[in-house]
Amino acid sequence: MVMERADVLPLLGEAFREHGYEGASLSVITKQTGLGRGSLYHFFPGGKAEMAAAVLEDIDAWFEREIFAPLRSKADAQAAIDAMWEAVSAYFRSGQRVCLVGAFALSDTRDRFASAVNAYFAHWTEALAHALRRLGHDAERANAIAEQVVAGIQGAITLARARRDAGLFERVIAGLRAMAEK
Amino acid sequence: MVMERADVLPLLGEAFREHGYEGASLSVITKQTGLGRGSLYHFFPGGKAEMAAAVLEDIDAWFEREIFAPLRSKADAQAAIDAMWEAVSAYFRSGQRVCLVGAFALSDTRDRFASAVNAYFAHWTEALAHALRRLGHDAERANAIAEQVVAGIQGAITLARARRDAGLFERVIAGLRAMAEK
DNA sequence: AGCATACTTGAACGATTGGTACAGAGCAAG
DNA sequence: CTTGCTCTGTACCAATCGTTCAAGTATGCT
Repeated sequence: MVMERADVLPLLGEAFREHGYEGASLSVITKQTGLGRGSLYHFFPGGKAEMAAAVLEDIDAWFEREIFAPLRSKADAQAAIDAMWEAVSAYFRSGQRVCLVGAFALSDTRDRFASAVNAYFAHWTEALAHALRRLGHDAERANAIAEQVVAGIQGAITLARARRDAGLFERVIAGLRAMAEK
Repeated sequence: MVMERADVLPLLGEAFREHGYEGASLSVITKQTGLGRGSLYHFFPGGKAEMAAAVLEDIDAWFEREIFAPLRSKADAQAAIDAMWEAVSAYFRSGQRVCLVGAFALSDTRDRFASAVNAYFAHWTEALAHALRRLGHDAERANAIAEQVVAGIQGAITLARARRDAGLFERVIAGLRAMAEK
């Protein structure tokens, strides 16, 4: 089996998720990925910073493809929103899995990846607001709900992880989901 | 001027807030506090772990005194909730200042301070639910709103920091505030 | 004053950090 | 087999990590 750069990204993502940017030392990363330092620096000559940047790009691409694009362009806006909720629950494993972008945003790691962090949430909010408008909400209300929902998802992750309560995550998500309905 | 242990805790808190537990190196901490390594280990013989634990305890005590206790026992429940919103906006500086407990919850630092992290959010949720019940919400609805609100606050911090948008924080808070009304 | 205790300093410790260098393994093409 | 290229493990670097500690200064009590 050949290990390509793309195959390493999810493993890198888990390492950063679990330990944060500073906490994910190269020895942690080599353990997580099963790759030696040589291989890692072959794929990512820029070192840790390039690894994290690549992971963020990979995450953004996934969300763009699976969630944002459907929210913006799918004919059935309600179906796109429903699919978003399914994807969110699955992706974050009911709050057992952290949002890497959100975690980066809370420490000074944000400054290193400011534009990627900002873009991720900007795209999400705008795409959701777009779908909500097509659902019949007026523009102002759509924006307000979108911000509320995207923030609420991040909060649900934080709280569920803090309290180790996956049920809590699902309850908060259900509340947000109700808020977005027309 | 004499520097007491209690005076150091807020400075330590800012260091951990800004850099996270791993990122707050001893040299960062000495710079932030203006105390030498020796002094720090004099006040906190347990080293960094004890510093962080003391900060968490300090934070929990502040919230207990300023927010949780009023929510539980103040005669006017609505006034206690209003005071909570004022305190939240001021304490988190409209989302420019991170919630240390929330930040810890997102990395593996949570495991080190699991009980403090869990207790903080448990107390907050329970105290708020108690006030909401006295406001006239039935028990089930009070619990649901409380979870939604406490999560929402954390999400507002994450999003506001990610997007460097203090206005976003205030808008999300306003939405949560409306949700808690009777 | 003397003495004990509280605090501070800064150098030094071993361990680990992120990063580099490089020789060799593996493989495909000629 | 030779050549060339991608990939990988190991050894190594300077820098920094958290922690310790002997020696110092300040403070307060008798």
